Amino acid sequence: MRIATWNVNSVNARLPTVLAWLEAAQPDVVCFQEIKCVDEKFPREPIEALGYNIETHGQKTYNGVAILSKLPMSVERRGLPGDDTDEQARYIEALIEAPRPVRVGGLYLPNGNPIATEKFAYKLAWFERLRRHATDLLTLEESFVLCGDYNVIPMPEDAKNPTAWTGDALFQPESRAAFRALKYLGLADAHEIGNEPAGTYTFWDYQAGAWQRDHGIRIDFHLLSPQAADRFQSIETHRDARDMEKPSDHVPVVIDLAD
DNA sequence: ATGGTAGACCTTCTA
Repeated sequence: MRIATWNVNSVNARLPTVLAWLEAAQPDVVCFQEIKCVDEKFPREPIEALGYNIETHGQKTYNGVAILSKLPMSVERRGLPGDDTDEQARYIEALIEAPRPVRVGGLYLPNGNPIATEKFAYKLAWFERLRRHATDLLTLEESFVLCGDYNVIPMPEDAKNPTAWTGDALFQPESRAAFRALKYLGLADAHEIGNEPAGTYTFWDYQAGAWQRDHGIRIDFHLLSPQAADRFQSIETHRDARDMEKPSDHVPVVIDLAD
């Protein structure tokens, strides 16, 4: 089963690019982040025409996540548990139906900038809610994948110029500690078990020629439960997508699990 | 010293 994550930065602005990539990469399951539209504005027809079932958790203007699947799926939740007052659409989870099913959670973790504001507190609180939810999922002892835009630079080697990020929410010690607390519940980062080389980035800012200078960071991950890690086969980071027409500032990351 | 770009949408916010 091929499972992709991609922060598309508006699915409607990116539609031709998204369709071209789906046709070329042929993922079975795709988690989109920052679809930036309400459910009714999601471009269902052209994506369904490629053979995908679609589940969305949209929001006007900002955020918004979706799961596409060529296999049958059932939505388990829209929104992350732990705060009923949270109105931001950043999490969707589905069970992918297959002889060996996989639970897939697609997430768009808050950016958290600027760090001296409530936005950073929201980021850390969201991280803690995700950690608690992952703790609950682990008790099921099943294959699951939590993938998406984690908005965290885990280690200095995950940035071309780590010192450029010292004042940024993505590289704060608290953000990195929150990511470790999640991962060290017993999850595997596909980037690590797939032995991807240092310098495998997933995001380059639109500004200041970041792409041309390879001023990138790795912030889009697949975290795997032990049962999913046992099925892990390979990982590909689709760097070429950053050179497409009207690119997203993120590129897709794709993993293969044994069926 | 604090730019530079992109998207939604209406003027500024978010990233």
